[in-house]
Amino acid sequence: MPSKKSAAARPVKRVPRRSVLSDDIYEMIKAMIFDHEIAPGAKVNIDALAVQLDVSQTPVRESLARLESDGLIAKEPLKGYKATALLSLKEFNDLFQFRLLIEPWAAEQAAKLVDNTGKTALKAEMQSANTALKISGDDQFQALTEHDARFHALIASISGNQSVADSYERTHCHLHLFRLFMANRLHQIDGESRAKFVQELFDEYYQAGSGQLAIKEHDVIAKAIIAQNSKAARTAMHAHIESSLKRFAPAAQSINKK
Amino acid sequence: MPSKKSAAARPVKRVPRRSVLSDDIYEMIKAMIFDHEIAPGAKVNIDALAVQLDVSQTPVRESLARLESDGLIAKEPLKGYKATALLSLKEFNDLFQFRLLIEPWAAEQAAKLVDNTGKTALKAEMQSANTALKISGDDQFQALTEHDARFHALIASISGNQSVADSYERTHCHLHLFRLFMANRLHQIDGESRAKFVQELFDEYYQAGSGQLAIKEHDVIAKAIIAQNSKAARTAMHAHIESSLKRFAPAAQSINKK
DNA sequence: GACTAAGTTTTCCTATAGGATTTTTTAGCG
DNA sequence: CGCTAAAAAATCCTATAGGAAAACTTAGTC
Repeated sequence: MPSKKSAAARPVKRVPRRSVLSDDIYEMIKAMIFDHEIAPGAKVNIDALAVQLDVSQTPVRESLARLESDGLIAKEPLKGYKATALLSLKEFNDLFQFRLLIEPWAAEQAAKLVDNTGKTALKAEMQSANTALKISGDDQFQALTEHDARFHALIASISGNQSVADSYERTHCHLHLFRLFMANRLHQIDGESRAKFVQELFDEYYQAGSGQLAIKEHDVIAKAIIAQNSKAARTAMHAHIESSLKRFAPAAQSINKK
Repeated sequence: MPSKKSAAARPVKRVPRRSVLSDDIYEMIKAMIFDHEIAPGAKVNIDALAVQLDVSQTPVRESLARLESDGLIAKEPLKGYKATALLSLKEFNDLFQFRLLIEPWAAEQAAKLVDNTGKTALKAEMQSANTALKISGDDQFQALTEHDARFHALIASISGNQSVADSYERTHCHLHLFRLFMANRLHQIDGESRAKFVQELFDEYYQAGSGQLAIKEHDVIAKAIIAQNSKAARTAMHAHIESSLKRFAPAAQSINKK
């Protein structure tokens, strides 16, 4: 029955669906975890999630299987999925130790291999960081966090080693989760003395005081890579991760003590 | 209706199912990839796989989603899954570079932190390696390969850093796949001159000539860790991975050139 | 020979039903 | 009142069939 088709005579530009539903659902659930709609440690009910997202169980199951591989949720056989708990203090330190093994090398390698495209990308990323510094409030926090993720991923990518880039990607999402949780805490328990304590730490990291510290460290790294000074890039990255650990450690401790 | 139950009056020790079907299927498909029942680069049809394994699509889908996260298969939206191709020469080198960043540190750390349990485990593992050397033929190849996997995983575990252990686990399965492929090649293209060339390389790595080399290197590492000599452990691990790369590199090149 | 158009196949997603296991509730006993 | 044990409910896991959308193949026309 061609009548229906001939009505639309114009060549319909087939826009292939960007991604399959399964992938969308995966991203949505991941976002829910990042947004703490699914709290750390909370049980994840497949049926409920499927109903909530208005899809069937199949794509939800696939997504949860993937998220389990990502380490973002855990599966207990015959008991269901659970969002993984926050990083313990030990895991937190382990993660930073791991980064110290990987990222200084990546920075060094990036300085050796960077081309004009890479240099342009680095400059653009630092530009966006400086723009982010001018924003205020929660938006700034988010902007800086996203910059941080992109910056480190960019260097891993320029290093040219896919194994390194992949492994950064994995560690990153946990750090991201941790930071978001910290930020969340900040807003939730306003007024308490401990909250104020955490607030100060937060300020120290991100705000005006010594706040541009992280960005400044990034800047040193970026400049070293652009200058193709590999030793300087390595040193700067090492220093950055160590001082980043120092900035976060008290907060990590405070949160885990709870 | 208690009649049915009361018949079995003895306290039935509930043996909780070892794992859910989903996990079993995951392992089976992984094994199929390792055994090259699913050839590298081949298309993976969900329906066919489900029929073949005599289960429904659901557990197959979950398994494939997990295997995708593992990097063992790739999903092309609306086109299906494909087993990933073998490591390219570059990926191969990247992987060894990555190991050089992680494992020497892990060995160093293991030497610092090892306790009696760890020492016993190391000794037992080296014992099994020496036993493996006495086997002949294909079985020896498999035994040595498995020893290698366990040995490195054990050290990563003793290092106490979960991030490091996890990341080794990921890199390992690709190396494993590569080695199995190499071994497979060896048997398939018997008689050709290139096959003979690869055979020689294989001999060099595993057989009597310089063959116990890898095991000897393992032995040096194990002894250093047991002696809690962290510097020696680090150096030995570094040397082992480098010489391991040298042993494999020509084969990697040969296979990829094909 | 190249391009359009239909048909076929493949793949993805949905829906529902039923079996298995764990947890909770309830009842009985010391 | 506290503890054990059975029944009930909830949850998870599996199985199967079928519909919708996209990609591939084939055929027809200029």
